Amino acid sequence: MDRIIFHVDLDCFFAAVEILDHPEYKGFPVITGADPKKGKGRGVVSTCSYEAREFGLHSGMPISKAYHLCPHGIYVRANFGRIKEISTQVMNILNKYSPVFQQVGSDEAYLDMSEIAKDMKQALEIANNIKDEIQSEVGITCSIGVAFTKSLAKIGSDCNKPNGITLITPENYKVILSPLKITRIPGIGKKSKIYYEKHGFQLIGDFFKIPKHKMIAKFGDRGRWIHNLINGNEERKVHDSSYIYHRKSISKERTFYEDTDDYQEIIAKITDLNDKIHDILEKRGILYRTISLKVRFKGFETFLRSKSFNSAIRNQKKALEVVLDLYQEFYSKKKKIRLIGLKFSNLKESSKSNQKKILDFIKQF
DNA sequence: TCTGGGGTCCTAGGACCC
DNA sequence: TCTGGGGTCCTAGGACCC
Repeated sequence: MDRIIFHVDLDCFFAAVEILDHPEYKGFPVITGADPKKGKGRGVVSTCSYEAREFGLHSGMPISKAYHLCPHGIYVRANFGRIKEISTQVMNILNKYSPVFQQVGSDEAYLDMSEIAKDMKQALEIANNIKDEIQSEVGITCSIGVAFTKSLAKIGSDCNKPNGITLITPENYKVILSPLKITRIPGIGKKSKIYYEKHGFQLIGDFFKIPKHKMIAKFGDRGRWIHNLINGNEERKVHDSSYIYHRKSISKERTFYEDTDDYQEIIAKITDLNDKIHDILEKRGILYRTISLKVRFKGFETFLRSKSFNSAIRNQKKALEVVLDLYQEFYSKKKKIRLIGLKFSNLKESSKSNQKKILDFIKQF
């Protein structure tokens, strides 16, 4: 029996939240992201409304370029407090429709509807209800992909944007996928696109022409993965509510307003990032075993250096010592630095925080 | 055009152990 | 004397996603 999976994707979510809070922005190009500073700003577009896309803008585009293409746009910094609030409202609605639910980021979720919808016709009705409820209760639109695997549902939610529903079934998947560019496959990005195009593959349909054994002979494990994904041969489950997510790392990085070789400024930034991360680690009762320093030079050349301890610790002073030690290698290069970043990984919950969790749990009874 | 910040996952080489 | 094979850990780099 085929499964029924929904992928719900909120339409240009960050910009939609701005428009919700400022109805007068509706119908105009709204861009969230870095401060464009009259075309001299650093950073990128985070999300933009469909009106802004008319000017060629898209997420990830340098904000300076966006400003040149669309100088009269409404440029705002993302309001993360409101984004979190609205996101929670939407996720609570979605979770009502199925207990087998998985949120991805602030604006996406998967629902396993296999036990709830008896066929595709009913699934389509439910998808419509979800869309209507989010629209009337929250005031924003979403797009939904309905399919028999997670990856196909995700591809589906992108097919009819904004505010659309796409049904992908074992009967129609080849017809729907064939004309799509290969980058619509989640996991194939810029680099893979160039690689596969060199081998003559531009559309997903080009992959359908090659039998599985030839895909494997040509591209190895990647070939097997692509073949399985586009043919709906995939078992990945939608995590249910009992699934406990353990984050694997916690990091902070900052791009300087201007590239710098000022030792004091760089040390001050490293110290600041270290302090901020330790605040979070302390609040959440997290220990780490590995510390990494990221350095990006002028021109975007990027390096990572890391050091691991034998056992998990949380020691702000020691961490700073280690990071400054890792930094020495780069200081001697005498090159201007664009970005500095710190990452803590191999995380472990401190026994104290575990004890607290157990106590909280017992208190319920 | 000139590239944010927060993450995850994968690969590959070298050290080390049995 | 001229070099096995398997496993695990650490480090560095990179692709990709939201």
